[in-house]
Amino acid sequence: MPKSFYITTPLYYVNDQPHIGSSYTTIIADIISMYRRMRGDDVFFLTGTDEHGQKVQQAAEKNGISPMEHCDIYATRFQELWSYFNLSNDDFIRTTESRHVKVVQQVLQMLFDKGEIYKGSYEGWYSVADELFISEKDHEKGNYRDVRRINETNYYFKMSAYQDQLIEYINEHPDFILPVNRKNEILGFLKRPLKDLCISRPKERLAWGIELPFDSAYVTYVWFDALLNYITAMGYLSDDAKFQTYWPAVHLIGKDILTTHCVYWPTMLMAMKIPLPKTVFAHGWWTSEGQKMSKSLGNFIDMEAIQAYCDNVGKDVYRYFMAKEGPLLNDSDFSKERFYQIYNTDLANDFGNLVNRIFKLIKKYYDNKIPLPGDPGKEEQAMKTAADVCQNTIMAHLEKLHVNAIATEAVAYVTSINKYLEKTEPWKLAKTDPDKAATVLYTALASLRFSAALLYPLLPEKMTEFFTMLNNGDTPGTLIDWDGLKSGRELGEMKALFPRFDMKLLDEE
RNA sequence: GGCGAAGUAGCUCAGUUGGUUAGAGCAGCGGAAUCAUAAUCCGCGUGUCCGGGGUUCGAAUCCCUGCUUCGCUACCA
Repeated sequence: MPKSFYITTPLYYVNDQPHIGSSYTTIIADIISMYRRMRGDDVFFLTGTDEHGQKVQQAAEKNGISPMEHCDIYATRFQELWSYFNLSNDDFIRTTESRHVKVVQQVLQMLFDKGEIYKGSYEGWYSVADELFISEKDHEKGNYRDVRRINETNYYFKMSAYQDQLIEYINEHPDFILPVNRKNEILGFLKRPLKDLCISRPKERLAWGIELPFDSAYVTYVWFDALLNYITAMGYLSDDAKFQTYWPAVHLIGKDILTTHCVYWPTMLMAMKIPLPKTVFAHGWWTSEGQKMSKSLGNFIDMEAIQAYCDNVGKDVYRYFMAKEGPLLNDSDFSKERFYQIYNTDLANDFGNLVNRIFKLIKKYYDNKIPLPGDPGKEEQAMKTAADVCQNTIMAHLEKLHVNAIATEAVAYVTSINKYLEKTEPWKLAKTDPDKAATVLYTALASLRFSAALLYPLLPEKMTEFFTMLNNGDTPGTLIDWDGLKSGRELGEMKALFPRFDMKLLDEE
């Protein structure tokens, strides 16, 4: 029985274009999914779009289209980008879909019936112009226009009732909130009394949302609606077998939405009597030229720019770069210099060049056929053992979601193949001891093949090309046996997988 | 203001419970080699481990303090 594994990205809000941040989260989730599948796990990878709420309504009005038309346009942009990168998500959920809306309403009704949701009122300063409640201080400062005192009746979720239970849960489950600094942040947040969560908006203020099943004058607060996607997409209240198989999830999120995922969401689940997510992993942000990315600073990297880099060296390289250099624990800086630098050192110099040297030697001395190895010596045994160690290490990193360590590990193994060649010098042996040269080249190629399999989730297109060149009949995306290289088979046509990028071209851009 | 994290080679960072000459990758310099995409391999870092004080036989690692940066959170003018 394969182990099930459910991983999600946040549902991206359709108020904005996809950008480097959303692409990062989604690509990392894809990479984790692919390694898991490679290992034989039964993976479900979910992403999608969050489509209700005020900002969507306003943006649609501004553009003179309906909210639904607006959502269709933006949801398509996300879908197109994910398909541009060939991501392997098993589903793409939109919160406007009826399968989601229906279940959200059932959940609301259930919680209302159980008394988890109650009607209450709030009096405060409300800015009609900005359509939001403001604090006493903001009102005094006079930062907002058209402010009036209003008393609004709304529905509240008894979030405060779960405060102690949540704190206890976090303390007892060290992997629930990762990395650990985020966990501390939430525990700090929970030192103060939690308030109940207002989960409704009166329709006169906001119409674009899911109607409360027990009061048609209101729609659901957008976060309460959006968070539920993680279970509505997974068959909650619609496909119990599916839900039981995959839930609980690993949620991959950015640090900006930590509170919603580590306070709102778990307390909602507690009220529903559903097990909490296995892990909420909050990564950092990409910076650009050392600063927070912003359109006004002019250092914003949009997806068009990234696609231009991809045109130069291949889409896979962006995946690889995301995985290796991404802001998993801390923020990371994105620069095109670094992007091409990593490409050249890891991919062109280490892997690409290694492919060439091995293939050309085999072509020259063994008629382009994979040579038959003799008995392995000490060095050959070491290469094989190191392959196993490398694979195990990568899988251990995967378990901890330490994606950035995976590339480093795989490349270190590639480097060791280069070292092995330097030590054994098959180009000399070919003339003096052809049998030994055959063993060496076989070993080098077997190791290279193994490394390609390990790199596959990071570079799926490039590694597929490699396996085609190798012509060994391997299935990309599966774990392989080091000894599975078939002597006597003719190598396919060789081409440069990772042509070196001339850094001088950077100045011309 | 409170709470928390961080400050280690030019850059990005590792440094487990305090213990021998503080490490890796990249960049740089020198060399070897020439099978290969001027790629590869080898060699090269005496760095006030942010400053100051303390504990200890011994601290990057523990304690106090100061400075700087960042995060969360609260609040005053």
